[in-house]
Amino acid sequence: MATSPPDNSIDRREQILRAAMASFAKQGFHQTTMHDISAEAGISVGLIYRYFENKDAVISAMAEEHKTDVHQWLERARQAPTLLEAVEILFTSHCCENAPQIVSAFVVDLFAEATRNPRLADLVRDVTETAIDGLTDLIARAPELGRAEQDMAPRELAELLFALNDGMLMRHVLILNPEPAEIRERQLHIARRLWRVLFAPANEPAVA
Amino acid sequence: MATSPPDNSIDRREQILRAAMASFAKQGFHQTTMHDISAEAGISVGLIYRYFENKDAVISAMAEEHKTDVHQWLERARQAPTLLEAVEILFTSHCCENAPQIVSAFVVDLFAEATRNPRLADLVRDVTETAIDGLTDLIARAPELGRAEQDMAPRELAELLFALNDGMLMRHVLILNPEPAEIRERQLHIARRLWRVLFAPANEPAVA
DNA sequence: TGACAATGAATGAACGTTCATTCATTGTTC
DNA sequence: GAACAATGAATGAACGTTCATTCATTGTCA
Repeated sequence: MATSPPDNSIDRREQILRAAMASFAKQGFHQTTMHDISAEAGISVGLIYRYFENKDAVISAMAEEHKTDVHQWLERARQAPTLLEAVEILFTSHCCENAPQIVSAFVVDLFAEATRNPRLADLVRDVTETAIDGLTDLIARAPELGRAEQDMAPRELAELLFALNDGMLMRHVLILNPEPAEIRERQLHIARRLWRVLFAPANEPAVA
Repeated sequence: MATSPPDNSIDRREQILRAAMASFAKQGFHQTTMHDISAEAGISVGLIYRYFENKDAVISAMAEEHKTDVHQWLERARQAPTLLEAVEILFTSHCCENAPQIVSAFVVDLFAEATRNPRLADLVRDVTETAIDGLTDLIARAPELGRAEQDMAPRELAELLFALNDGMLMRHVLILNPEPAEIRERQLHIARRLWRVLFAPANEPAVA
């Protein structure tokens, strides 16, 4: 039992952020009250203020967390053996197994919020740029010589892939009774189709 | 002089909706107060309630207006002589000449709001489906026989195009000092690149 | 045409509620 | 018992909504 709780302030922060994520995804930033978050986390309101200066700080912290998430996805994609697998990783990155739309709803809200909050906009822009840069690199290094590469530069292709990914994510929040596995399959399907169109060897037009 | 003012109640509704659109795009639905809207419209708060039951009704009315906007874009695309021009129309549809990000910001907010409001979600889903159906039809009828059509059905292509369009729109809200003409050019660029990759005759790979 | 009545668009102060934030108090640990 | 973690009632500002009141315009009657 005498498990040492060395610095549980980190755990508390995480606990609050997870509760906030759930609440935000369900109700959005501005319809979520601090009481909602405290109830979701199973703690008192006041305790939140021990770990975060105010509500905005909670939102910012979540945006920061999203940034590290994206970096992790990118790292995983970088370690993929082929470009196809890298694209598959990126297209399924926000498909949580357990909670299907949480990430999608949060990201759409994040973009909406960034419209008004310049600090948040800077952060989101930074995340986006980093991700596109990373994918550009992956494409440039890839041995595959696709048909589209006659017409489009690696960066253009990377931008296109990410815009498409964001567009799919945006659509996800509309799905009525989302089946996590189903959404994952759809994303994989899109990734493979697109890979074939953009990167598959031109002389080898695969049959559907 | 005796110009009959037949029914200016329609003008008032429009005036309020335009003010609401400006306010919502600037601050989002939930950070916009009814006083903000009234100030923007140059009328009193109370007057808004003569034309709309409550704040939610204002949001719904704007969503309805967006629906008719999308239908108009689709109609214009349908009358375009070539598929390329149709795609160009769709990709530049939300590039207002005067107010660059207004539509983008509003649409992102609309999707975010649809996450929590099922009625709004139904409407947005309906708009999306209609638009995709329309474009599917255009692609199926198009005489162009592209490379991608070996791999993808018209509906898949339409879905891909719309997702990409939404993704671009999402990115627009991050642009710092948006130059309307510049955004339009970028959208046109993407539309043409994509058309070439997806629909241009396979035996005629154009040079960049 | 002039005097008066009726209308309803428009106003904005006031109300009730919600919500972020504070802080005096209580629990816990060593 | 000192130091820290946690509570949740209390506070006050902000917001959506209401409604008594104003007043320009239109209609009516002589």
